[in-house]
Amino acid sequence: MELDERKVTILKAIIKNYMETGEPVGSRTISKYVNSKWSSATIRNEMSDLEEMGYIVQPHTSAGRIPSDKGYRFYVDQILLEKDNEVMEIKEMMVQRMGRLELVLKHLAKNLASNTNYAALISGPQYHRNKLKFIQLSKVDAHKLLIVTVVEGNIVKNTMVNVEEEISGEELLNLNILLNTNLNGLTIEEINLGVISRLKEQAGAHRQVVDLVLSEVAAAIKADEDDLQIYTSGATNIFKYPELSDSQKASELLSTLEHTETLQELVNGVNDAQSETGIQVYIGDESPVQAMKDCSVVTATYELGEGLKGTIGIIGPKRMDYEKVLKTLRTLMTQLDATFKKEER
Amino acid sequence: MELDERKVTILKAIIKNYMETGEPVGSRTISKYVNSKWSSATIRNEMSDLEEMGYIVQPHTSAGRIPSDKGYRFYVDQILLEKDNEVMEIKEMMVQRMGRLELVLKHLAKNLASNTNYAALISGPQYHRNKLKFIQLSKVDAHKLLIVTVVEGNIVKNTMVNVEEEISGEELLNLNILLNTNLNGLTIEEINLGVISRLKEQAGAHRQVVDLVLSEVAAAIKADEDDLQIYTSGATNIFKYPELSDSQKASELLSTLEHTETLQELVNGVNDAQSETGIQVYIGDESPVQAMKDCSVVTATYELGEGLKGTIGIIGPKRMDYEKVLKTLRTLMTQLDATFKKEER
DNA sequence: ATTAGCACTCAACCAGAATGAGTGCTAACA
DNA sequence: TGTTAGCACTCATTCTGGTTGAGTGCTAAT
Repeated sequence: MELDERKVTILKAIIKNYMETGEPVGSRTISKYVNSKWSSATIRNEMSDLEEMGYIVQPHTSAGRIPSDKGYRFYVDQILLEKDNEVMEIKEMMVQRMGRLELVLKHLAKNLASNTNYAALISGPQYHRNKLKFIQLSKVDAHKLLIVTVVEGNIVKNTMVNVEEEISGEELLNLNILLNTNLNGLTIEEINLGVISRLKEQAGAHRQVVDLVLSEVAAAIKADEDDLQIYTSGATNIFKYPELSDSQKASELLSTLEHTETLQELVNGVNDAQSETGIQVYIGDESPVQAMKDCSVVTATYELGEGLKGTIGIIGPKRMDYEKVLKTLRTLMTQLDATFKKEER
Repeated sequence: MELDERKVTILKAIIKNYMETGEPVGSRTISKYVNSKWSSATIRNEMSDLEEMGYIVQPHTSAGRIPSDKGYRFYVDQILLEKDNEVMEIKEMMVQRMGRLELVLKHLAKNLASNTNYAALISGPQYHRNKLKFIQLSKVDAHKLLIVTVVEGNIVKNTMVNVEEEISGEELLNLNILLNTNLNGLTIEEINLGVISRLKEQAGAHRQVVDLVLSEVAAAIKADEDDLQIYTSGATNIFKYPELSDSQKASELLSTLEHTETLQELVNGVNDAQSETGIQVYIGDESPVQAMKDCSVVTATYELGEGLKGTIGIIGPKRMDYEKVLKTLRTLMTQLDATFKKEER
């Protein structure tokens, strides 16, 4: 059997209608929906075919039909083909420059969630190469040293350490010069024993301080790698969709959204399966995370330049408004790109 | 009427039993529960009295009784009096030194939630006086300047700015000295026009840079004040308590836990109403946040020295295990104090 | 003062009937 | 031959009324 034009029209009508109501849709409804060109009986015949082909299913014998995962997949693929580049007007979603990246991401997640009415997820950039760009030691107290580390991508990390011996301003200046001339441009892996012993040699009296600084820098970068920042927002939006909000499912889904490790898996999964557009749609079981098998997940990858990548995700019911979500994500990606490219100059 | 000893025994039995089961408890149950010293009929009479006095209520005519808010209040006050300082053994809750405060707090919230099976909330320290302790400008790129600001309490903030003109190392050194000698020890409010114009005068050619730096510093501190860090964890634990987990209530409560502004109100409310022990119990309507009127909220205030205070909160059903929660919080506070006192040295 | 006994209440549960949305099939029609 | 009207059938949902059982309040006996 083949998907002729009428079947496609009917399938689309079913999906559209189901997206609006969330209820199984019957033949009469569709007959009215589509300019009443065909009677309900005709529609019934076509629906029977569509069911046989696996695009729609019946929750029980005497109910209407709802789209199957295959049906949604067809629908989404159609949208993806259309590629309308019309830029959507997003309410208040302008990506403004606001201090720390962390805040931008939080803010963004919030806006995404409230714009779409689904749950939103944003992961911060993932570093892989972590080249040191700059180190600065400063004396804050008599016995407190502040270590500021800047790695490629202009990510800044601070660490505060206590030192036994007091260090004079001049000594500190020398240490700073020493550290920067020796370490700049190296990745964390490249700072091996050879480099370290050479450094210590030159440090003279303050080799313990050098030791301390190096281990703290390594620890700070490592800690950041382990604890990938992931922000979620609008998780409670799922209560707006009855098919997800019974206690059992809601609890499971919300737990998953609280559980950073699982989300990290999701993000990793996304990174493995790159599409050329950077946007990926997972319907039901296609999702890399088991707990989301009753949802759809749409993800986009954004780039901060220098190979730093992060992931944005929208999690909603299978009957989510794919068109809107896809448009929103595309627009957002463009804006992010523009912002960060400008930023970098 | 007076609360004689028998009434107290029965009231406690009712509350204990209800805390375990979550079901209304009847006279026969209590009669068996309390060494069968009294028959169910006697219990019934006493219960009738207790109801009249407002300690317990009947959800409907032919059901058992459940504690009223007043009943819980009585029970909690009893526990608070007992003041057992027995240190509880908390699984894996050792407050280890782990890099950034942010991570410690997240980690702590997670542990609290999984230890108690309620929702946990931790707010980071709140600054009020924000005295500048230290400013450091560093050149990262030809046109990129990194501003590191340390305020009292050793809180570090970073800001990256783009500058038009290139600045030499020597000039930067001078600027650093200039900024530090003029600004250290001042609060953000004390940096007024007078100070600024004096600074600019001395800055000479680079007065634009000074301008930029000042406004960025102010913005960074302000941003941090606005966006108080609050971490929640275990929000989905509320699904473990049927009386909270119907769609309606769960949705409302979870939304509230997602909504930082409301949580901030909660934290502020707590700070206003300090008890001497630093621990506060809100039962039902007593809570400063309307959405939590079906829950109980237990809060504790911790201190990081220098007057920096944060709040820890546990949110659970009214029938939460107050004894356990109170013990846990007391222990945690002790540990936190110990850790941070040691830290500071 | 305590308790046994009894009548009464009421949520929860269950079974059966009515309802109605929706289907599949068949026969008639253009 | 494709389309449609009609009809019997299915089945989730809703409503009804009856039953059960936990629990109470009252009264009378101890």
